[in-house]
Amino acid sequence: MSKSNTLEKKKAALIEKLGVHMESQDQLAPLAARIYASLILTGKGGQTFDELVSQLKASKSTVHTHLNSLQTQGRVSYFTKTGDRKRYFIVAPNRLINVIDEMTNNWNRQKEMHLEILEYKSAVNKENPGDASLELDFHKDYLVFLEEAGEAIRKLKVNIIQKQEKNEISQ
Amino acid sequence: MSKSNTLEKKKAALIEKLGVHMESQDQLAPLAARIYASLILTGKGGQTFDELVSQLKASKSTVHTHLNSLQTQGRVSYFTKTGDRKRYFIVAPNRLINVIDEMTNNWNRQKEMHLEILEYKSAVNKENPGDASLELDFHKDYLVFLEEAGEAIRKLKVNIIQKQEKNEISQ
DNA sequence: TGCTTAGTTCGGTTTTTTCCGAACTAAAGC
DNA sequence: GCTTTAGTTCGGAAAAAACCGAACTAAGCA
Repeated sequence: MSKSNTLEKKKAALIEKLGVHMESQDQLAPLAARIYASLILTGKGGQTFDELVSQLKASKSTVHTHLNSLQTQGRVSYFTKTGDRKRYFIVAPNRLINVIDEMTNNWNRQKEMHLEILEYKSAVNKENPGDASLELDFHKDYLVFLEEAGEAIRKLKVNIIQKQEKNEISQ
Repeated sequence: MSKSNTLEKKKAALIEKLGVHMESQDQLAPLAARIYASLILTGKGGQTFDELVSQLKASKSTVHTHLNSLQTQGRVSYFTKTGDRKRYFIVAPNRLINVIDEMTNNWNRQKEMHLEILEYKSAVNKENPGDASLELDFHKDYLVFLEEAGEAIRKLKVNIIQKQEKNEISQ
C-alpha cells in the first residue's frame, strides 16, 4: 500500500487514457470504462466498491449500476475474503479467451449479414437480368476475408489455451 | 426501375436489419446506418439525395449531415452524370481494403495501450517488489495475439489486392 | 431577370444516455 | 436491540446525441 504519489498520478492518467479508448472500443459509458480501466490496472488484488467510488469521484449508485452491467457482460467478477464483507472486484479471469470469442462471434454475425445481402441481391438480379451493377464480388470477397480471419484467430485461440494449460501444470 | 413490390419490401426490411447491425458495429447514428445500408444494397447505380430523403422518410438536413460525415469517414462517395446536377451516392470503392486497414489500425492502437499498461505495471512492481499480483502475462499474451492477428490480416490484404489486380487485367 | 432544382446552414426540439441523491435493505458486531 | 458497514433501488436531473424545419445559396435554364 506504499504507492508513491507519482504512481498514483500515473495511474489516474492511464485510467483516463484507457477509459477514453474503451468507451468507443467496447461501447461503454464513460464511468463504466473508467471502472474497467481501473480494475485492469489494479490486477489480481482487486478493488472494493468504496475504493472505486472515492477514486473515481462518482456516486455509489452509478458505480453500482455499471459494476453490475460489467459483470453481466462477463468483463468483471469479484472475490471475497473470509471475515470481510467487502467485495474485491477484478477483471474476469480468462478475459483474453473471451475477447477472442467475442471477436469471432462478431465476425460470424457479419458473415450472416453478408450472406443475406447476397441473397437479396441475386433475387434482384433475377428480376433485372443483365444489370450487374450490384457488386456481388464485394460481398463474396468480404465473406472469404471473414472466413480466413476467423480461421486465423481460431488457431491463435488454440495456441493460447495450450500455453495456459502448460503454465498451470508448471505452477 | 421495374422493381416488384415484394423486393421493395425486402429491401426496406434488410435496410432495417443491416442498419441496426451497423449502428453498434460501426458506431453510426441510426439514420447514418440506414443511409449506408441503403447504399450497400443499391450498388453501383447509386442513390440521389432526394431518393434517400423519401425512401428513409427523413429530413433533408439530417440526410445531408450524415451523408457528409459518411463521406469524411471514407465510407461513401458519389459520382455525377454530365448534364445532370444530381449526385449519385455510392459505397466508396475499395471499401474492403479500407475495412481491413481500419481493423489493423485499431489493433495497433490496442497494442500501444497494452504496452503503456505494461510499462506502468512494471514501474509499480519496482516500488513493490515481490507483489506479482499484476498479471503481466495477460497483457503479454494479448500483445502476442494482436501481433499474430495483425500478421494474418496483413496476408489476407495482400491476397485480396493481388486478386483484384488480376480481375482488373482480365476485364 | 426570374424560376426551378439540388443542396446547405443553423437554431432549436426531441429523445436517449448517463449520472446522481435520498431512502432503503441485509448482515455483522457490540 | 441498536449501530455500522456494504451494497441496492428508484425517481428524476443533467448532459449529450439525433433529428427537424425554415430560411438560405448557387447553378442552370427559360
